[in-house]
Amino acid sequence: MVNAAAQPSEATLRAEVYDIVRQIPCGRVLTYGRIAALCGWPNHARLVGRIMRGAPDADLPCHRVVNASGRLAPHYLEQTSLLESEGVHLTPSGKVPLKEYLWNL
DNA sequence: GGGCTGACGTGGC
DNA sequence: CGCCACGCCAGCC
Repeated sequence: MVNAAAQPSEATLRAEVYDIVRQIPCGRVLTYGRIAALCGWPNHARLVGRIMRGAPDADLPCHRVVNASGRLAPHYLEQTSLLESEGVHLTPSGKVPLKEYLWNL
């Protein structure tokens, strides 16, 4: 289901965002902007980030979501080790080389 | 309604 | 590659 609501909001996007994030393969990553676009709402990367902030990393690989520069999320210190543990090697500056790991649909 | 915030994106330097 | 200014927009006072 895509774009069921007429107006973007954390509530209307959450389910779809979760759905997409759950499908990111191990060893791959997606960006906030790409996820927003896949939901049918460009320019709403920030809203996706907002959703991820309160997301349960329990059954949701939110560590596979980074920004368009490959930068990791602040305040989510486990992200680095989680990525490394599934084969995503970061650059010396701590960023994900999107050229190699971005999940192309 | 108004102003500020921020797990963002893009372009410029 | 890094830093910065701008544009963006829902959420929260």
